Amino acid sequence: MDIAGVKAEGVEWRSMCPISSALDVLGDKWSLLIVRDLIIHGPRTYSQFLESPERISTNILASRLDLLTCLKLIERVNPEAASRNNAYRLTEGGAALRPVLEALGKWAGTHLSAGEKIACLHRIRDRLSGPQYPY
Amino acid sequence: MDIAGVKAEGVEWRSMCPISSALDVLGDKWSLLIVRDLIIHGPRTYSQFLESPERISTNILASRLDLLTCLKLIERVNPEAASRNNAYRLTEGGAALRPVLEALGKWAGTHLSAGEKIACLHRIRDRLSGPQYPY
DNA sequence: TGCTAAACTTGCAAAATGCAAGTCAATTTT
DNA sequence: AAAATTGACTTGCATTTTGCAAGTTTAGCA
Repeated sequence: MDIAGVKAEGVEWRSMCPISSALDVLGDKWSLLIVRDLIIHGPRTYSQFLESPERISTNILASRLDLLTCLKLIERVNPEAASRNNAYRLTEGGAALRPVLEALGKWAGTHLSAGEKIACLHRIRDRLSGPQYPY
Repeated sequence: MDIAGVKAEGVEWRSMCPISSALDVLGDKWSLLIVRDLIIHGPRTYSQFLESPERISTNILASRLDLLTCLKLIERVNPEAASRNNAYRLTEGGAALRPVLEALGKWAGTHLSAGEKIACLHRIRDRLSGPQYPY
């Protein structure tokens, strides 16, 4: 059965593993940063998200806000009002991601701060087109 | 200064935020699944990774093993030997990701198990080409 | 010495991302 | 009350990443 052209059944997680399912939803470079901003700053508008130092682009921000809203991890502060100046905030489910971000931040602080590792970020791209870094 | 064509300076994290840096490195759908497999099963070979239920493709697996090795989050069990049957295992830095995966798994178990949310996975793709799901 | 299979590579189509510009409606300003 | 402004998105297109199928290479075995 389809709803507005979207298959409502036959939609699948990659596996039944909860970690895998979490990554199906949040496994990208932007979604958790939006959650981070909401944890740090509280309710936040579209243009405030754009001010974060990572400089997300407008179309990606819109698609992620859309997805997180759909997942009920965020919601509008004023559900009835127009979108202008109508901030987003975390729902209970979104706020429950705090321990994940704390663990991730703690890990990065202790295991990722060494500057030597930074060059590795080019690794994947280099594989495709350029010379190899000699490790 | 360049090393083998890779700029060793001028490489940058998106920001100084540790969460952002963690996502620069691990923010995709596959890297943390490799770490998960190593936590669950212990040392694991290339072909064993391919058997995981999420069905990673060979080129992506190779690039991620390469990246994680470069970041010193994983290593070969026998660094001197040839690659055949030479499993990968977690380093201390990689094993330190366990709390992240535990938090993520716990969150998904409690906040992502409801079947109703599954259709949201099509959200982003639908934005680009198809009709909208009526939420 | 030849065969098998594990560990990758390569090529190419499809999808996601990033950037710049454009749209649209709600305020503000004049 | 008309015009200008601004916030919240869309759209178009080039670039990058992903996914799939097939091919290559080399260690270890028969």
